[in-house]
Amino acid sequence: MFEARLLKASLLKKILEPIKDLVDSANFDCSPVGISLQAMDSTHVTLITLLLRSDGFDSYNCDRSLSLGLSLVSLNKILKCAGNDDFLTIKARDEADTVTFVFESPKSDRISDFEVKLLELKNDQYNIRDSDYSAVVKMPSAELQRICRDLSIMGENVTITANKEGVKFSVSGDSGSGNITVRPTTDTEADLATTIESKEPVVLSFALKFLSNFTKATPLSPTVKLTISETDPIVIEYKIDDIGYLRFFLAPKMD
Amino acid sequence: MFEARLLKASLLKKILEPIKDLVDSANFDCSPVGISLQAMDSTHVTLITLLLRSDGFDSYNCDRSLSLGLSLVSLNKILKCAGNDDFLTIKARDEADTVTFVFESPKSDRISDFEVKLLELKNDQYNIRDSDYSAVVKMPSAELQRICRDLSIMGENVTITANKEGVKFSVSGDSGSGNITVRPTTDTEADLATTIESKEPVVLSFALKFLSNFTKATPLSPTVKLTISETDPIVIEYKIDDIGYLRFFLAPKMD
DNA sequence: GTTCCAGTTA
DNA sequence: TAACTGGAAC
Repeated sequence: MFEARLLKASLLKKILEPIKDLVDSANFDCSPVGISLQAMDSTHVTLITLLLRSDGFDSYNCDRSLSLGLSLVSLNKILKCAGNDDFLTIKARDEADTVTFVFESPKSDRISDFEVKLLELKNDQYNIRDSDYSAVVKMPSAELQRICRDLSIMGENVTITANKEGVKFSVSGDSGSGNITVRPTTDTEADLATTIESKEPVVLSFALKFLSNFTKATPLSPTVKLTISETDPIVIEYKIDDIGYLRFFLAPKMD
Repeated sequence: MFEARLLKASLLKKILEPIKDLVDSANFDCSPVGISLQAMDSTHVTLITLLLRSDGFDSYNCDRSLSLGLSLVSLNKILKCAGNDDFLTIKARDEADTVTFVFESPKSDRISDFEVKLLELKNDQYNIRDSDYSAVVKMPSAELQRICRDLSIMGENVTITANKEGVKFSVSGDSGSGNITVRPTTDTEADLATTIESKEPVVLSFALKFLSNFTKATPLSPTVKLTISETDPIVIEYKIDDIGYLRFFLAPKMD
């Protein structure tokens, strides 16, 4: 028997938002540790990983690990049926071929439950090695979102140049070119500080389309962490309050 | 080399707002005197002139005059990438076929630059003679904006009747007709005073569509000056704080 | 292309 | 606080 309860159904909504356009269906792997997900988009360009630790749930019971294969389209439809502040309980019986989502309004005057058929998805586990980063940038997530939106007006690819002094996002297109440079903030105590740990300068290009999509995760966290490495995909991480993270891996564009 | 710096990128945003819907592209003529622009709308009904004197800039360097032909659509897109309080530096090298717009956040933790390709536009210079006015009206710009908006609900043309006693804006349409009369204020020392210099009574009609568009310049100045003449287009002038003006010329409708 | 939502401004 | 505008979703 698996049963997990969240006080905010909207959290799952926010998680689905940036991934539903990239991935049709995915396994939610439930274990005593928590719920995790690994999925690649249909074009196999980006990898998405999600972790929701068991201790971050309002209650969490998982006797045996199980994989809940779900259509994200269906899941998203179901989540649209949740009220803004509804509680969410996810239930699955061992060996069952369905999972149940129960929404409760805070005043308990409205309870809905949706039972969804599980999909048999093959469980690809991707080996993610801890990359030897060239630069790690922490910055306000809204700023990254703004940068992606602004640069999108001029072109389809962004070149990220990171060194100790700052991170430069560059785009070029038919009508011209643009660069946005972010420098580390000096008041490091601020929650929204921009910080850069740079081991070595690095220059890489990425498809703005994907980055813009990732930034739909902005509501999950006020800050975002970019881990940039010459040899590995860039990692865009949104911490999720007290419970885990959502990470996006994107391979650079080769010239 | 041309380089001009404004402490408020938003000033250029406000200037673009009323002209971008009238003109697709225009030459920004840069000289030691400042930046000027003359452009007619695509239907050749209105003429727009802009002057930004060099001494109104935070810094201004212009060795040789040059014309920067810009797509106002592109320029407007770029200005959308500026932060609210960003500084703006405009740079162009002599003989270059691009111009660069540099935005700096006040704390300098974010610098963006956009390089735009210049367009080869023919440089029509329009002969604007100082018209022998029948009436010159100075009034609060917000009031003119309100009048144009209000009258637009009833018809497409406004008839302006000006004499020493006041200025009457009249509209008539299928659902009825309306008149708004503005009289000179008696406390002439007020900044927002309405004043009328009238040489002779004058009655002229104009398309409200254009007038309404011009009043998008309202954020540029608390007051607006209307120069009305029986023989020339009406001139709607918005002074721009310490740096210049934006003027709109509109030919009257003939009955 | 149309509608909905959010941010911004008056 | 309300209207408007711009951006995003369907």
